[in-house]
Amino acid sequence: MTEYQLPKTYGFKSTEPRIYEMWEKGGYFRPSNDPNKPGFDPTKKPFVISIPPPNVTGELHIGHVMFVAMEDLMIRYHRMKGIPTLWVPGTDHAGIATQLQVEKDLLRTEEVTREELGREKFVERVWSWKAKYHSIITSQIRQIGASCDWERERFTLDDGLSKAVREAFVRLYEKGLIYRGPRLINWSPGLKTAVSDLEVEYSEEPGKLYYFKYMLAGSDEYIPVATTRPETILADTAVAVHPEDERFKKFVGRKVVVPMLKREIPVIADDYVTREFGSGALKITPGHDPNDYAIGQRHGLPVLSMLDREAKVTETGGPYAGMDRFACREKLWADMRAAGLVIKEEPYTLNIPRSQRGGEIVEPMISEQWFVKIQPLADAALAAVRDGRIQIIPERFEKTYFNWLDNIKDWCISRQLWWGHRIPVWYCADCGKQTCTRTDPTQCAHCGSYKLHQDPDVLDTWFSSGLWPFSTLGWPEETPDYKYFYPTTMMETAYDILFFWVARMIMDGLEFTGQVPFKTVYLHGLVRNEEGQKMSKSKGTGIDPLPVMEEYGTDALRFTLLVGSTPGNDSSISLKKVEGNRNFANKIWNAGRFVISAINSLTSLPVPVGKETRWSESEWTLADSWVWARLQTLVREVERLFQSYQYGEAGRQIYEFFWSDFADWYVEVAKLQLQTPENREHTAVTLARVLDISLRLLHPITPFVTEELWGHLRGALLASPLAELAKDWPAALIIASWPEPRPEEDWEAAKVTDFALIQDTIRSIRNLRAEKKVAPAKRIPATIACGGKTDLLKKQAGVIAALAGLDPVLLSIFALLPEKPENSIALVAGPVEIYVPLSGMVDLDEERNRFQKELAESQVQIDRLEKLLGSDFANKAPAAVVQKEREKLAAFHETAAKLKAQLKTS
RNA sequence: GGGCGGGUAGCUCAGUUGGUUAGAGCACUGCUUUGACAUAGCAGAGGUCGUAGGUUCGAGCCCUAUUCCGCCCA
Repeated sequence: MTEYQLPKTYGFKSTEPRIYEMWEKGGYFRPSNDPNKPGFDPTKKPFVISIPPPNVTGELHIGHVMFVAMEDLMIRYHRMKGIPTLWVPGTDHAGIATQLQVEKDLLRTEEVTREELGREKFVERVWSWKAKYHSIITSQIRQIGASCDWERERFTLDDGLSKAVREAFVRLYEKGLIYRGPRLINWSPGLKTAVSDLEVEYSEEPGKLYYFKYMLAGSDEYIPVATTRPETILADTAVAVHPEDERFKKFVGRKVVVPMLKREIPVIADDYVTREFGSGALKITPGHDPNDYAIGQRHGLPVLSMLDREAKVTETGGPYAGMDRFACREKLWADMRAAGLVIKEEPYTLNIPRSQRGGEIVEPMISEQWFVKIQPLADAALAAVRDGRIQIIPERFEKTYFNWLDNIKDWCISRQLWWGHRIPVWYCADCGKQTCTRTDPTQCAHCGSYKLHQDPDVLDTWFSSGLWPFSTLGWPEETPDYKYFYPTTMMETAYDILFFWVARMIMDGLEFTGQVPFKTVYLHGLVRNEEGQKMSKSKGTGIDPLPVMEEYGTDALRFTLLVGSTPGNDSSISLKKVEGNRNFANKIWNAGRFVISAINSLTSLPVPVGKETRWSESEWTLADSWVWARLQTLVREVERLFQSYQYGEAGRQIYEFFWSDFADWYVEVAKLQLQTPENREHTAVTLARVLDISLRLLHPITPFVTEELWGHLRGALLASPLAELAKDWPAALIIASWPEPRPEEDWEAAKVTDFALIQDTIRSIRNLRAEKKVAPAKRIPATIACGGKTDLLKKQAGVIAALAGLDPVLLSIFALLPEKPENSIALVAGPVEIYVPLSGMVDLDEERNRFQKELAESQVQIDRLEKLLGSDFANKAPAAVVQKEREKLAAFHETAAKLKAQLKTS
């Protein structure tokens, strides 16, 4: 027999890497049904997730741990159910973010800019950065325990995925859904690139509202105008007033003079103008404001640009040309003041557009960029969710999704960066036309000229991310993987990238594959710190997951994140919580040690004569049946909760069962049962079965400790007389079968009720001991009178004695007592009366007080229930609910009667 | 301006289709180093569920209004 000597505390540090290696080497992460292998069965429906690819910008943060753990849970659950699962891992090149990191790094370490280095050299540097962080990130994903198929790992700049991007671009181009042209876009002067609307964040900041005079040409009259950005005056092409504004109506059609530049521009009428805001007149700068741009379009106004790509003033700014945008603001305003054009300044809260990346102020600017005509794609994406082909969990995010897609604008996809997918368009130096092809052209498609040059820009990162669910499976090729695993099943990610990513994947999936890219979108909330703040590296409010995993173990962190969250809601994390869950892992470990030692202590005797197996149902004790019934309820609950995506609640219930029912009660009873030879084996069987199923249920949440312990359990069983139990178990828990729920059986409820009475009895004795400060080791006598429950109590006398610290020899149980034992303290637990003789501790007054207090409490309940049952409740509530209340009332009546009797005789 | 989420014990959060004494963890109090576990055990104290109405036999849960906090969109 193998002797298992397990350490007293669970050593996650040495366990986790070993277990992960065992899984990976064992090939458990690969789909059990693989279209590239013999024996493939195309009729089996797989469960597929593509990972939200982490950026190769840096190391993982706690948000990554969240989604990796959540997806791993889903994958492990389905794998254990025997469903072929595929979880495709990968990483994202993250254009702007990565380029920015490398630029910063170069500047810091070598004091060189990317321009000094040149495009080719710079891109080489980014690739080596990518190599470094890619390896860090993938090892971290392994550390979290992700059971993804590493053999199918992808990167957005891989050849295959680049081919997908090329195909997607060319298709849209050929369909006329991609166009290039000058439009008002968001320009990031520091990064010197355009960014999309989504990449701009607005922040409320204190600023000023500047009032000044727009002089009418050849007149002393003026229109007062207010602006938050005076420097844009230089590119004004009109002043607008409300058509019905009595103050300014008369000026419509006349000209006003642009301050300092002396350009004449028209006064126009447009009902976009809010008469109550500012001065009631609006300067129009179509080149630098989206609303002004729209007005400009309506009125056919010229569009002037007064800023260049570095946000310096252009020739349009006349004397201010070459100045920085903010310096120009100061200077121009000072000059206007000198010229007597300034009216006043007011403090004003501005809504400043800032770059999601650098945080610098973004300038709306006219620029020649590539766009996707988004409306047709958006319409299809809306329909897919509206008609239920895609389900979003929690449902409320569907509204957000609809609202965004209903108001979507064309997507600016070109970026003036060097890191990314180059735009596959060539310009002809001879005829000036564009050539857009799947393979690099050498000749102009229009005039045949060889003088071609490729567009220098790259595509927005999200252009490639949008293809992720199918590009990772081989699209545009009709690979076996693509045919079998696409559409994927589940898109699990954080709600903050619903627009950036999820919506775009849906649009792209429908456009390019004609199918939804996934059937369900599950959105989790953001992980905040203890104070509920959003974690931020720059503010130092983040929790780095790696040291946490080093200190408390991966399972503890996973459990904290998974069980501490509800779908779609933010959650907070604290080290205290992780510590508590580390303790839970240790609890599991030690309960396991106990079970295994119980198995090991079994001696190998032959099956008793006349019996088919070593144990039979008739031998099961109340505790055995009770824990089994509780476990079955748990299995049903976990299944229901998993099916409705309530993973956190499922985890809480498993925790509760394992700690409070199994460890605190059943294990304690089992210790007693193991002492009697005839009970030993079936007790070990119950311990083993309950532990086995508990470990299976916990495995998706805390994979490491469960796998490790289950291995020991299996080993111990196979080496024991109970080898039969584990004979069908596979080599590893990761592929063990999921506990299937079964309907509740007749006997379950009664066993649960009976055991509850035993628990109440034990608790009331323990309570008394604690109150009277009886030494824990001291065994005390007791006499119990329990009427109709006498058989039950007599059978459980051993359990009661052991768990309540009674002396079994001095425990007597009767249906009725002719008279109350002398010098005893009496306790009432429902139908059970307990007398504990505590010589010298019986205080009759105290006793009476306690009885009176308890009686009063019972009476309150009796009154409440009688009132309830006398009301409409009895007629209108469901019969089962009413019956439940009737039973409660009866129990209180019984307790009250016992208490009254006690009061009479004391 | 439109939309969404939240306000439950000192703290962080759960709470099924409404079912009648509202739960957990941490923190707190007392006792215990007992042969699975002190990363533990036993016992205990602690909230009327933001506020005001309403629906219902019954509301933490549904409806209306209101207040505070957070987020998203414009």
